[in-house]
This record gives sequence, C-alpha cells and structure tokens, in this order.
Amino acid sequence: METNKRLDLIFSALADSRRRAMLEQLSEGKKSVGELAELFDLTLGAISKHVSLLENADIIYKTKQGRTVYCHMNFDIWQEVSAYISMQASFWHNRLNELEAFVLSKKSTINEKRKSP
Amino acid sequence: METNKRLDLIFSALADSRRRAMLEQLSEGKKSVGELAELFDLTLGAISKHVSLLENADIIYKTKQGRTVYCHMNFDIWQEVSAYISMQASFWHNRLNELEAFVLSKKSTINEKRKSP
DNA sequence: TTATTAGTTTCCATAATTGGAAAGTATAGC
DNA sequence: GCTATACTTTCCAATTATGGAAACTAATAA
Repeated sequence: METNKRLDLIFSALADSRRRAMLEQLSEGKKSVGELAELFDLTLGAISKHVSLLENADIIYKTKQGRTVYCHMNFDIWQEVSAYISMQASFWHNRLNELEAFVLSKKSTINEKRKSP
Repeated sequence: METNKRLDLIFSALADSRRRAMLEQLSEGKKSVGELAELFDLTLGAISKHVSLLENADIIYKTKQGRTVYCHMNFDIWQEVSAYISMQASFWHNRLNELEAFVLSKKSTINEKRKSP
C-alpha cells in the first residue's frame, strides 16, 4: 500500500484516546476482543469495529484460538511512525538531540526493568 | 489542555495526507495561507479551515503582516508526538536500538547538510 | 472615500465515523 | 443433532468532517 495511505490509516487510528488506551493494554500482552469489551464499556460489536480498524491500519494483528480472537500489538508499526516523525524532525534545529537523550534515558529505564524482576 | 485531548487533536490533524503535505511545505519555511491555497488546489476558505485545524492542534502558529497571514511550523510539537511514540516504544524488545540508530544516522545527515551549503 | 486584496466565517450539502441492536457465522460442549 | 459462547456483520440513527459559495472583516491602494 502507498505510504501516504498507510499513514492516513495509522494516524486516524491513533486519533482516538480509547483506541490508544486499547493499544496500551495490548502493549502489555495479548487480549481477547471480549476482554477489551469489558475494559472499555462498549458492546462487543463496537469493540470489534475498533479492533478491525486497528488491524486495518496494521497496528495490531489477530490470532484465533477456538472461538476466541486474540489481539496482539504489531510492534513494527512504531518504526514506521517514528520514521515519519524523524523525517519531519530532520528539518529542525537540534531537536533531535533532545529526542536522542529521551531515547537513551528510556533505554536505561528499560534495562533497569530487565535486570530487576 | 489534557494530554489525551491534545493527542486526539494532533493525530487527527496528521491523519490527512494533504495536511501532512502542508506541514512539509512549512518545514522548509513560513508560507502564507494564499500560497498554500495555490499549492493545494483548494479554495482559500477550505485552506483556511485546514490551517485553523492545524493551529488548533498547536502544530502550527500564525503571524500577521499587513493582511497576509503566515503559517509557521511549531517544531516543539514533534517532541510531544515523539514522547508518545517513545512511551509506547518502551514496551518492546529492542526496537529502541533501531530508533536510536535512525536518529543518529539522521543527525549525521543534518550535520553534513549544515556544513556543505 | 472607494475599490481591491487576503483571510475568515457562515451556510449548506455530502460523505465518513461511531455506536447500539439484531441477525449471521463459527466453534465448543452436551 | 441442539444450545451456548465469541465474535462479526448489517442496518440504522446521530454526530462529525469536509468543501464550495457567498457574506463579512481588515488592510492596502488609488
């Protein structure tokens, strides 16, 4: 698919705080459509549509186990979004230094998490 | 304003390829509303609405010189978006290494640009 | 002052999003 | 087979987004 169309889908999928909240849930591990419906006080039908939208934007993917459908984060997608942001970023002053610092600080946080539990 | 609401505005503003193209234009320097209207084959009214939407999301700001309204990129906004992406990113494997490499490679490209012209 | 130019805003029509209700599909269990 | 479960899809209503046309505001020019 064309990059612009893909970015349209990704950004409009991210433009809803409920969907972003779903992604935060999925970042911590797979969840079934039904589990998401319980967490977000919406009918199964409504959740199913949000999930399809996220799947369509390639932000998540589904697997099926029996009649249960699990939603998984597609971690690769952030690379695409990051690439767009970084591309935009390439035009400014020295903001990338700040982004770099942020990334490095995050990385050390993660490494600490990896050691401790 | 609340972060979630801000992110809603930012992402939905970015969810339109024409608006992203406008931002690419503005990344290279300020442009008047009229100049944007010529570039994007839309009426001045329509462009004015897109511009207001981007301004509302704090992605751009306007300055006035006589009756001409110039649109400027608000570079700070990318930091906010990057923060969100990086936050999400903090959950994955070692994707940050890739992002870091990307940022570093971009930085060297920019430095080269700065030296040469 | 009057006319022109640069934008903004309002009005209107059309299209896309969103959500519930209910019908439809597929799997599990009896 | 029949029934229950876990979704998905369709239908419909309500809301929101988008764009042109035209009215409106503000600044420049004659």
